[in-house]
Amino acid sequence: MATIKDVARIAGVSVATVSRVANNGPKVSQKTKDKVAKIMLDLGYSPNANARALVTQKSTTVGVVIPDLTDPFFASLANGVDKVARQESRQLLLSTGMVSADSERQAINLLLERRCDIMVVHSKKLSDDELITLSQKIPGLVFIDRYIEAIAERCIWLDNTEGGKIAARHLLALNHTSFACISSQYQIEDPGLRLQGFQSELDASGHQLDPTLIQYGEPDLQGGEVAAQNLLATGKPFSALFVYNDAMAIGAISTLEDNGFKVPSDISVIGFDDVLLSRYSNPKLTTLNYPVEKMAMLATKLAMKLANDEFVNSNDTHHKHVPRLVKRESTSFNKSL
Amino acid sequence: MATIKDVARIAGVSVATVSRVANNGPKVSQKTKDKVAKIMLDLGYSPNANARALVTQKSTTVGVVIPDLTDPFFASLANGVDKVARQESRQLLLSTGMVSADSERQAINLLLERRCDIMVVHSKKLSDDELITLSQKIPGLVFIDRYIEAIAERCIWLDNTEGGKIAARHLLALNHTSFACISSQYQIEDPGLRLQGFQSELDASGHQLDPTLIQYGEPDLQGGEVAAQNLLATGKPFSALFVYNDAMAIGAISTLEDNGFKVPSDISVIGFDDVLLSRYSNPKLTTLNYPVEKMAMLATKLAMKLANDEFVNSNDTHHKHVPRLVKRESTSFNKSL
DNA sequence: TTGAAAGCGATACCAT
DNA sequence: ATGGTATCGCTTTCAA
Repeated sequence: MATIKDVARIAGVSVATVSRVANNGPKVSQKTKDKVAKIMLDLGYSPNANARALVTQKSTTVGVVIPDLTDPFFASLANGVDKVARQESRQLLLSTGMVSADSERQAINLLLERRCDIMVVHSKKLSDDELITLSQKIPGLVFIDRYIEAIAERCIWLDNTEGGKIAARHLLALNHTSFACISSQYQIEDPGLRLQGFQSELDASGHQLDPTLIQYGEPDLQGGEVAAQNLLATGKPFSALFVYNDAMAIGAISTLEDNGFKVPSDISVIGFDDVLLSRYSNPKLTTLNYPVEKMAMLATKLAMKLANDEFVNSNDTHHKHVPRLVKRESTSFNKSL
Repeated sequence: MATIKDVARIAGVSVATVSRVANNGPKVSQKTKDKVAKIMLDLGYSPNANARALVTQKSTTVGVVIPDLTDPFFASLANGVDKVARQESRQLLLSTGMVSADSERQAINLLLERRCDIMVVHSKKLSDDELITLSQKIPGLVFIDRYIEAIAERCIWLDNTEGGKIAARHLLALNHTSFACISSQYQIEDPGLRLQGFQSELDASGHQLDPTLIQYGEPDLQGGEVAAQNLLATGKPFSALFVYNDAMAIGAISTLEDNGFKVPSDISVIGFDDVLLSRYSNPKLTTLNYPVEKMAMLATKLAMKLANDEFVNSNDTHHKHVPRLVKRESTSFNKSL
């Protein structure tokens, strides 16, 4: 692979000059510019980005840390980051595969070694303290889907509790009085917060949620199916079901219909996230929109400001987001009684 | 950010020694190893990957070129690459956003500048010739979802024509005699090949496909809906529908049912790709499985061999893949007549 | 407008 | 076992 020296030697100029034309630098005569450009082409010269980064101390990548790409939710997140990265002609450096605090730490470290100055991180396992320490070391570090008081200005997060409340209010407004819930057994906070918001709103309006009508499962289609079976197995009736996420909700609907319940006429079902799936399901899913992609874009811009040493007030940009109710076909007015 | 020199100075040793302990190199006394390690920790030392790459001339990333991440198909592709990249403790470098030959070229060039030695590329716009030239320059370059005779050993592709044939055979076996088709107006080859395979198999069995019963649309849910409407608008009956991809198929089903046709009892529908969606739809979609993730993993391994200068026969690994029929609920035996 | 040379942060060879 | 130093490919003063 031809280097800048090769080009210089063959063109009969100094490396400094080659560097200038490679960077469209000022003060180069059109004549030598043409001459050098031709040689670069002939040699198939490609400037070495590593060498460049080393001397300029500048990064041209944006780092992203997520569990994996198969989950559409994280794919959207990565896509949001990618969108704004591209606007700044940067490339995505992906660190995936975290299941433990160790691997999350590792993922961030790898980006750091690459001297990635802008990083959007989805971390659920690392402690608040460790994240705080890291953000002192890395100015352009931003966390998404997590809220830490002490570094609120670098957290872009969704109000899960409020989401649960909105779901409850929607169901309440539709005249429902008997509720069930499907939650996820995994992850730390989110499922708990969503459930908690749902319950608190029910309580506030004088309703109650039978504890045996709360089932937990894997946060995917099958988890939803199994949880719905467990719900049915209790023999207790319910007309409204709040599910942790869309995939589980679709699984639950499938089980309910297999057991002779019509959605939404017999049972209304509401999901969470509003991933692609919810628009493709039948009936189309009523759900709470989690604007990940938008949030990811915001997070990236925020990281860029921070890396640029701009002051950011935690209220400046929309750090806290509230999910939006998307009414589709899986919920309807309760006519019973 | 502390450098190797800082560590050396403070630890009172040479940079060579620090380098040795940083790389777990041989011949370092436990004593100095401990001493240096402690200083590295204190200083929060993080070795500069760019400097490393420069001197070792080795890359620790795998490059991927795809249009974008929102399409589940490409997310799966990227995920496949990521899986094997991780096995080799490499990170993903993502170049997205190609719509034109220019941007595809640009995407590859960026990876090249980063001295990425392994690249998995999904290119539809660049010419065969240009790709051939590129692969002479980049040993570890592999193309996925594309077949070029002259560089067959670096192409991992799906036999789209055969997929169309399999779909036709399935429908034929189910006693169908009147067919319709929804294809995509975009992209170059794939839709054409799938359709061609479908038609040729129909022809071979003495059936025919009415040209007006072939509609084209955007390759997404809405495109499928619109195309199905156009199909219905012809007023001509059909009992079996072959659709370019799953998203369109689900859109088509929704339109058919809105117009009083039951799937599969009135009309059988078969999709293509077998993305996540097809398992979540209702009825669950019969489709042709496109093993992208598996193929992406194979492609990455192949790229690694090639980069390693290992000889590869184009028959060694499975370069050509045949889609597999996945029977689910959207197709059934035709009882009419 | 052009060139010489220092230096970015690491590795690895050659000494000791 | 440890240190000195040339080197990777490039950018960027400083001179000419």
